[in-house]
Amino acid sequence: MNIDHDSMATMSNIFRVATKFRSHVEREVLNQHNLSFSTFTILWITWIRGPKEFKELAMDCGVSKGTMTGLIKGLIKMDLVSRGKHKTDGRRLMISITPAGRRLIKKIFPQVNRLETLFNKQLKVKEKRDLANLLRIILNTSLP
Amino acid sequence: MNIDHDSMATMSNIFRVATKFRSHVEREVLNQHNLSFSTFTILWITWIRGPKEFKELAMDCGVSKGTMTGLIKGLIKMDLVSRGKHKTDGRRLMISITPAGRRLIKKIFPQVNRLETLFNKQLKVKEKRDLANLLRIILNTSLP
DNA sequence: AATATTTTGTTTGGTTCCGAACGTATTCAT
DNA sequence: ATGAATACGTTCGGAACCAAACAAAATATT
Repeated sequence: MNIDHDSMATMSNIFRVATKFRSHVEREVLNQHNLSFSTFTILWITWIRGPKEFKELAMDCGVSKGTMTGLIKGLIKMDLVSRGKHKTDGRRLMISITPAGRRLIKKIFPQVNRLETLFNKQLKVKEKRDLANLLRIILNTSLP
Repeated sequence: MNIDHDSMATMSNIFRVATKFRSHVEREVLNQHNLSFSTFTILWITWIRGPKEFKELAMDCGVSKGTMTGLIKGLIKMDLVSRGKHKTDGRRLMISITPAGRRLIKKIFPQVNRLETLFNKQLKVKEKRDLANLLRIILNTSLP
């Protein structure tokens, strides 16, 4: 059998780091505020970039449209985001963060970032940048 | 606010690559055989390393004990693995791959590895190894 | 202008997953 | 030995997730 061991090791490690980080952040920070990693991401994006279209949000979070509907529904019930209409297109939804959402993400984000720093504490700055760049290359690789 | 942008970029990209790869492999290869990424991993580990303890399997797959129970139940129903008793400890479970499981993983694994290669096709061998090593450092970083 | 196609978000059905509570088997302390 | 503490796997309830079917709005075709 002809196996690409290097690619296998790479992808396997990416997977393990991601799982470890996600569950750690959820347990240590997010769960106590009834947030998942995905709902945290929604808050973060709408906080940093302002009101965002439903569909783009789903793509940026890496979840399906159906899942996004449920996540937004939950966030609205907690009064952390709000649904708004698109200026010209009646089908599209604009999602905005509320004042309560802004307060929450302001408090939580530094805690999450602290964990990110902790995970990477053995890497030098250059190594982190190399790592991020190599991953970006993979992300931008088009698949046939 | 004092933010570690480099760590943030790194972890965010790890996350996005992992999500993209997982869903791609599930859609392209695993789903048609009624496997998830986790059940695939179980087959792979028991294939490569031989019979394995339940608990270790759960840790290696990055899932909880409760989840593992359900996954094993499903694999047994498909006759791909079997449950066995531990030599000396009556509480522990040994999980082994069956002949049918071996046939399946032999067929599927090369397809998954092909996708791994595809994802990494823009990286040179040295870059892949660097990437895997940087990730290994993160994996082995102990958290307070 | 009328109709067909495409795009957008929701609904529905089913799987995967976690955490807490549980029962059973083992080990430890007395 | 006997009871307490610990370790292991199962069960249960609920959240997150996807894909497919759907309804409504916009765009394209005729």
